[in-house]
Amino acid sequence: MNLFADIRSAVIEALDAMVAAGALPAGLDMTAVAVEPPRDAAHGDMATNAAMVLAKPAALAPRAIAEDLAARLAADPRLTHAEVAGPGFINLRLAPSVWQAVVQTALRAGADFGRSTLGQGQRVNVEFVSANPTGPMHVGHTRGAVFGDALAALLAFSGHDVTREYYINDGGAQVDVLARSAYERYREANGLEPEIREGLYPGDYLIPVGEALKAKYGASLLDQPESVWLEDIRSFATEAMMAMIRDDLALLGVKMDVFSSEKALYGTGQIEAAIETLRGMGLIYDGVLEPPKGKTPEDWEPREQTLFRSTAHGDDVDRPVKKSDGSWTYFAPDIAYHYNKVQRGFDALIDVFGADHGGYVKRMKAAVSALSGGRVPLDIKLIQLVKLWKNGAPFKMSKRAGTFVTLRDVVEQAGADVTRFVMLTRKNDAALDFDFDKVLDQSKDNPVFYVQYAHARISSVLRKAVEAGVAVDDATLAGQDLTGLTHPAELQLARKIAEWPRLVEIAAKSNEPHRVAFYLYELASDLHSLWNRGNDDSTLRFVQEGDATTTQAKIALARATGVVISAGLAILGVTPVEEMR
RNA sequence: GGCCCCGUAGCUCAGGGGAUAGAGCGACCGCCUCCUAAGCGGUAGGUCGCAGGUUCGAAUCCUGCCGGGGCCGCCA
Repeated sequence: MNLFADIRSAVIEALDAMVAAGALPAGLDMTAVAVEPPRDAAHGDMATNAAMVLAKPAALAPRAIAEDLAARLAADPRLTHAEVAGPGFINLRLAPSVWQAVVQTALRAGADFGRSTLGQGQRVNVEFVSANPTGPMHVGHTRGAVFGDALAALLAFSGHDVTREYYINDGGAQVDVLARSAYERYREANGLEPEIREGLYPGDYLIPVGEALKAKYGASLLDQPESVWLEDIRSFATEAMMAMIRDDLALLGVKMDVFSSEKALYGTGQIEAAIETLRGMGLIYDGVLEPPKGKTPEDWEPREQTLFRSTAHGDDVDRPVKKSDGSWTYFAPDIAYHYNKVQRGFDALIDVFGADHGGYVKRMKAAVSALSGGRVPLDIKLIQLVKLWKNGAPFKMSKRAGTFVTLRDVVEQAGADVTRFVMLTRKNDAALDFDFDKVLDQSKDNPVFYVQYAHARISSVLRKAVEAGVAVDDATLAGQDLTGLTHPAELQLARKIAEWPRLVEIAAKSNEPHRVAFYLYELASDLHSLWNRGNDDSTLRFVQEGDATTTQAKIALARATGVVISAGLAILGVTPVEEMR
């Protein structure tokens, strides 16, 4: 399915033949042999570095290896040229029939074109969002949600068994604050003046929670001490917040497989068990940390704490798991939670965190490394800030001023498709500008519409063909003779389609779904380019009046492009449009 | 002070150790009697922050420095 991998196999076979013929020594490590698209298209369709990589271990001149290898490769019917160039590259040019066959492959595979078994069914847990259940999701969570969901889809497409998981931080002090805030709204619902003291959550979103509490408890909790109502209201409010967050996620089209509760770890011995497991490895001890160098906090005083020897697994300092009063730090349940994920049998873990959690990466990796005996890799993807722009100026957010922008605000203004695509137009670790004016702009300046427009144009020619009485169902197109597709612009588009399976593999290996968005932009560009050539050269139009056979061949190419665009958009969670009028 | 991320064209950013480093925007010059011009073609624009190192080969890997951002025991 991956043409680059196919040709690489041919290169390896030719190298093996050279070994058999005594032209190369036996036992060479060929893992570094690559077949890639050259940076400069003038160099051909593909290039291999085999001669340069093998020159040293074989103790031969790169050009000597290259000449021999190129001669052998030239015998492959798929290759029209195999030439030595530069310091020892072999530039390969593929026969048009190869590219034409790719179009047919794409049409036959449909939405599965590019799907691979790379992951070999490995069970991967992608934990993302995990927003505190204390309020609605804001724009920063949105990027993490889109990223995590697209990454999960990408990994699933690449043959992994993926679990999307949300960790509910419902065990810490912040949910007590939520409960107290909700209690004030409950008092308000009963006609009393709420006291939203400093440190409580002032948001309006708790007003309906207060009313719901009144409906449930009437006036029975008024003037009662906190000890009476805290636990009940906390769980009530937390559930209400999670319901809201689920709604927010649904707006974006994100569906979690598992919600895990921090609170559920307490009182069940899971935290203790995780810590004891570490203790059994000699990684837990009581000690006093050094103060941070340079900037010692004013109130610093040495205190004995229970520490995790994370330095044994790559961290810079050991980390406390218990506060000086003996209660757990937030890190302890995190350890237990990750231990839980390891015990559930995942082969790999991925955490998607906000960039402000960058300081926890090493300790979390240390914990997973220790608790899994190094068996389970943990990759932590940090999501950088989203800077909002509106009317040409940065949009300042402030929780206190009530101007922070929620996920709902963004999706209601921009739409889920636009929001998702734009959020993936940057690497996860680069800051992203989200400009409310630009994301809705319907021009080529907006990558979302550029890609959608390409898909719409493809749908348009399909409709035109049907109007002209030409059969353009996928089965007909896939069986079509495509030998007429020989124009450079047509072959260029076919080449781009051929890159899709390889792109998916690269993106999946690096956990970088943004690569899909960039690829789709390039693919759309090649489609638009070919389309416009039809203006100057009418033989390049997809619909050829009075020539059903040629029309079908050209539309096969267009349709294959559409198949890849919709497959790519599906990974990003974006719906392809059929028309844009 | 330590750790993490970033530094690539005027701007916003791609770029898995490969050749003469790319795209979009902005600038300039062109293209609709015709499948959607919501688009396309072309020109100009670079010491890939700096200096070393590894390598046949470095924007890419390593070290040090410079600049920007983030984080740094008893908040999650």
